[in-house]
Amino acid sequence: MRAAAPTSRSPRTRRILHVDVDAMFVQCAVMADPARLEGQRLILVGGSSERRGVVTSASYGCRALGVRSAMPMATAPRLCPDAVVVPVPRETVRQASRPVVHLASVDEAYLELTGTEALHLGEPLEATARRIREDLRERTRLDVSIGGGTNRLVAKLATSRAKPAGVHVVPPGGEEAFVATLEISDLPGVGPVPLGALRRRGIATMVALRALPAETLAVWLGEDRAKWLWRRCRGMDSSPPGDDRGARSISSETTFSQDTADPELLESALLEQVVTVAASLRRQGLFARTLTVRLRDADFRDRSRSRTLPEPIRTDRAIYAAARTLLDDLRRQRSVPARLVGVGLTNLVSSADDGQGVLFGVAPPLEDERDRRLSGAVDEIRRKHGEVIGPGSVLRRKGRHGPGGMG
DNA sequence: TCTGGGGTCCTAGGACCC
DNA sequence: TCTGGGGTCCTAGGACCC
Repeated sequence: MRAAAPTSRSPRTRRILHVDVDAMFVQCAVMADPARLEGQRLILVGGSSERRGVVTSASYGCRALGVRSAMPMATAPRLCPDAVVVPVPRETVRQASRPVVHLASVDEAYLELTGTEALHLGEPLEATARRIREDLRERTRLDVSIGGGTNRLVAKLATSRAKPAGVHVVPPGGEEAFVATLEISDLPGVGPVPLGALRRRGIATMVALRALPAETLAVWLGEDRAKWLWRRCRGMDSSPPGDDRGARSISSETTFSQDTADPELLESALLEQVVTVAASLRRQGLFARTLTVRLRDADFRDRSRSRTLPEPIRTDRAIYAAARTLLDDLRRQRSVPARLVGVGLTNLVSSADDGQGVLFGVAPPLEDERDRRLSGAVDEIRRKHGEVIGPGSVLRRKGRHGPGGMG
């Protein structure tokens, strides 16, 4: 077979690989403490309160016994009594995921190899995938699985076929036949809600789903959703392989070890989340225009308040000031004990001038130079010495918001 | 002894503008 | 002087993914 020369035929057959680390958190936990954890059944638990946590990941041995991610820790260990329960080793995960291209999440990435045929001297995609797998294992000590195909969807689905520690490439033209072998629930983006809606109408298999006319699907799910699913269940996907848009949102939340209605506790938790997201915002060189405060009530009802500000902000003080009023609103609306409090930033922009335009003289700025210098200094100290400054020491600046006087 | 935390994207209604 | 139809932004909520 000749090495494929670049052709002018369009569209060119795309060559996409999806690389996914097998049980990433489990592998990292073992790396962090091999003497204790090597060869053990492991349950990784997430959350600030282990008691109220859920399963983040589990070793294949536990999965075989029915342990699934997002399962409450109240039930998971019963399925697998000999499992060792460990918290997610965040630092090891961070370190280990660094060498891997960090596109889709901490443990998966898409590689666009379209147009690299000549570079790889006509090497089949499957052989390229195997080389990458071996190379990654050597450099990171992590086992990965790789799926390949002509689009992202098929490549990702092929990865689950490849697991664990394997390679599976779907040949061009084989997309429909490959997807036909899967369950509807295997399609990413199809969760319990649409699954239930289909099931109630007697559609339980991929074959049955595909036999449906597009019009019927549109009546059931709505035009947009139907179009999307119609293409997905045929293995069609034209989304670009990777987009380098920056972060769309930054958020931090915490679940209390006990539900609380104590205003001071709520406020100090809010402050902690504000300091966390604000530092992350500045680290990424961004400003935020929209702020959201979220409460999960003791009865598991989620409520949120958000506000879009007339100008982008990035300092702890300005963000906390806005967050406080949103929290107060939420508490006034319903004052039952809270289970969780969180803060989110959206509408992220790269400059303080990217707002809607502020009318001159109408209001003092939400944050001034002094606030920004203060936040910058805190970041600098943190960078050098770690978390030595607790939240609060810098925020209790009382009084006017503006620079004081209109000049 | 229920139900984490980091995200993305979508929807639906209202305000507001043309 | 009983009323239209876009488009965009904002807010609240929710589905889903890893």
